Parts: sequence; C-alpha cells; structure tokens
Amino acid sequence: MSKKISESAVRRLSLYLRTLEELDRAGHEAVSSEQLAARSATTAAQVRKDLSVFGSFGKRGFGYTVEELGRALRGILGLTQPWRVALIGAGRIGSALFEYTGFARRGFQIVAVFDSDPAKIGRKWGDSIIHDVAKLERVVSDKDIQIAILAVPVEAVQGVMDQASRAGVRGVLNFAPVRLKVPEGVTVKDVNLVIDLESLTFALSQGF
Amino acid sequence: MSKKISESAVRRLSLYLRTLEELDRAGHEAVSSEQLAARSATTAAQVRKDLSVFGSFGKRGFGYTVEELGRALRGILGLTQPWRVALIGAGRIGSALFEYTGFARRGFQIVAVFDSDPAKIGRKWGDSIIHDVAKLERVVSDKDIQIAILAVPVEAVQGVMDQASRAGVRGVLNFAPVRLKVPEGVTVKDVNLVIDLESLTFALSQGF
DNA sequence: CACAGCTTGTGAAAACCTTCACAATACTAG
DNA sequence: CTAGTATTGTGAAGGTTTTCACAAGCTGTG
Repeated sequence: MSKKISESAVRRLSLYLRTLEELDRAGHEAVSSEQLAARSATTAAQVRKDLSVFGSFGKRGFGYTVEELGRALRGILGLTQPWRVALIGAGRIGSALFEYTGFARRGFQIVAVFDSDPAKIGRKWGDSIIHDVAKLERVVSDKDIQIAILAVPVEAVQGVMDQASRAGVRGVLNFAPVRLKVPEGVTVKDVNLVIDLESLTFALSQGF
Repeated sequence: MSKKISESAVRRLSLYLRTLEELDRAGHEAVSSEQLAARSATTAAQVRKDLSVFGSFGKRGFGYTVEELGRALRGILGLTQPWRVALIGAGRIGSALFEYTGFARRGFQIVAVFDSDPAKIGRKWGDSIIHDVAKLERVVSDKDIQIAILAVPVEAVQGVMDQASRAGVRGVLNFAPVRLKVPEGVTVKDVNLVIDLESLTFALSQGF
C-alpha cells in the first residue's frame, strides 16, 4: 500500500508524536518543523520530508498545529484504534512489561497473560488471570487479539510463535534472542538488549 | 578508530557473533558467508562487506573458522574485557534486567545497583546492596564503572545522567523516553518499546 | 602437479536516505 | 491592499548503504 518508507523514518514519526504530546501538555498550539526537529534530535528538512510522504499537514509561514499534526500522526501510525495485546510469559520481563503504564497510555491494552508454569497459572495479575499457554490459541481467537509480546525463554519461543500465528496474531514483539520463522503477513520486531549493549561497547572501544 | 561503519552494520556484527556462538555449540568448525547470512537474516555479500571493513578473516574456497571469527568479532565489538555496569533504578525494569542472565554471559557485570526509594536502599539483591542514588558519584568512581543502565522515571533521568557522567561513565543504556543531554565523549543508546510497538502498528495498518 | 569446485574480498553499480535550496504561500502590520 | 517576514513542500544534489559480479586464491582429487 502507498509509498515506501524506511523503518527509521517510521521510528522518527513515533518520536515526533511523543514530542507533540509533550508540546501539547506544555500548552503549545503551534510548532514549526525547526522546533519539532530540535526537540526530536533531527533536522527541519528531515521532519518535512518525513511528513511529506503522507500528505501536507502544515501551513506555510505558520508551521503545524500541534493538535492537528498529532491526530494525523496517530492516524499514520495506526493508533486511532486501541490494540489488543497478549503478553506471553509471566516471568521477570513479562512482569515488568505488565506493570509498565506507557503501553496503556498509547492504546496498547494487555488483555491476556500466559505462562506455562503451573505455579503461576490461575494467579491474578491486576484484573487478569494468568492463562495456561496451552490455551493460547483459544483465548487469542476469542479475545480477538492482534499483537503478541513474547517474553518466554528462547527454547520455547518458536513454538509459542507458531501457536500465536495460527490463532491470528499479526504483529509480534519478540524478546527472545532468535530469529523467528513466521508465515507471510506476520510482522516481527525484535528487542535485544545485548545487541544494544554491544553496539555501545563498540563505540566505547573505538574511542581509543 | 579507523573506518566509518554504520550503526546497523555494528548491530549485524553482534548478530553474527551470536550466530557463531550457536554454531560453535552445535559443533561446527567452519562456516561460509552464505551460511552465516542465512542464519543471521541477511545476505552473503553483506556479511563479507561488513567484515571487510575490519580485515580479512576468511579463507577463499573454505569460509571462516567459527572459533577464529568469533574471537575477531569479540575484539571488534570490544568484548575481550569484561565491562563494569551500574544499574540505576531498582523498580520493575531494573529488577528484570538484574535477573537477566544474558548480560553476564557476554561479560557485562552489574557491579552496583542504585535507587532513591528509602524502602529499597540497603536491601540486598543477590550479592549486591542497593545503594542510595545520592552516593552514585562516589560508588561509580570507586568501582571504576564504565557503563550505566538508566531505569529510572523520566523526571529523574537527566539528573542521574549528569551525576553518572561526572563520575566517569562513558556509555549509557537509557530506558526513559527522553533524549538525554550528555557531554562530549559519552555515548547513549535509547531503548523505547513504545516506538517498537508503534513501528509494528504502522506495519499492520499498512496491510489494508 | 594440474584441474575442478568453492568461497572470499572488493571495486563498481544500484538503491536508498538525507540535506539543500528555493518557489509557493500564509500571516501580520500598516 | 501592499510589503515584509516566516515557514512549508519538494525537486535536485549529495551522501551512505546494499547489492552485484568477478578476479584471486584455497582445497581436494586423480
């Protein structure tokens, strides 16, 4: 569909949205590409180019309306609807993610939690009960869940992924350090802090 | 110092290293750029180009020695020495990170933990005592810590960052959703799961 | 040793991404 | 209404990254 746009451009759009929300909270009504760039660690030309792919949201001589551009970006990023998310894995990472309020604030609702540990299954987290991961497919279909967060051990993750895609999950945030095999139409984003740390140590080592 | 290399190339190097370690565990002694690429989700040409920036590690007609290339990559990524890391923030994220064994396995040693909550200060986590964040500068200098992981609330993070850089920290992994201001010579990597999720929903929305 | 079969390392080409620079246009003041 | 100032949207230029394609070189076999 539509134009091609790079992964990094999309990530910048998300960043612009965060900046716009900060500006909104601070009472600003308008913003120029210059200001938006400064607060988002990029350049004015980059901001305008990124936006121009999707349309024309500003007024010459004036800039952008904070409120209006925010709405446009939410539309572009697919944030007008809330997303129903399954959290799979109720260990340390799962628990940290469940508690994190930043997801809900952006419309990501964790509507089901799963684990395979009998000691955890049936326990309550907030309003949710921890389900047996064996029931993944049923619950995910029933609750019409679109996104899964995989916070399970690396040995288990491909199996869980297979179940999730059979149940109709179309997007996945994967914390396990392995490249998942997924059917056509399923999108995976990997989170790997070791890679982040190693790109850091690379930079530090280059210093000498 | 040497050549310029892109952030994404460095991240690929880290990925190759992970793949090599898997191959090593599986008993492979040699690997071609073709095989390495297939297991790291890239192309053979890309693998060879990435490596060629740093030297020539393979043998024509044969490929790369798993063991040898692994050693070379650890050298390039700065992983021959263990790194001393401070974990700042003993909340949900901090706790998940502390428990995560993947860091230690790669030579990242969490040698000090900090928090500002009087209820947490003085408590023991494993062998570590949670220090008052007010003592950050002293402890970080004393223990010769080079890297800090910032898992504190967004309001507090710039202050903590300032202390950390005064104490001599040169690399930072930042979990707070804000662009940190740092002195020359300090490198920051941001981790922001909301951006990951939003680049996911962008992809999902494009599907229709 | 010569030859066949692989696989690397690397210039050159292609693709992709960012920056530049300016015409078009909106707002404000007089 | 006009002049002056500000800021967008966008082709074109410049830069970076990825892919291509092939000569060079290693290994094993007869």
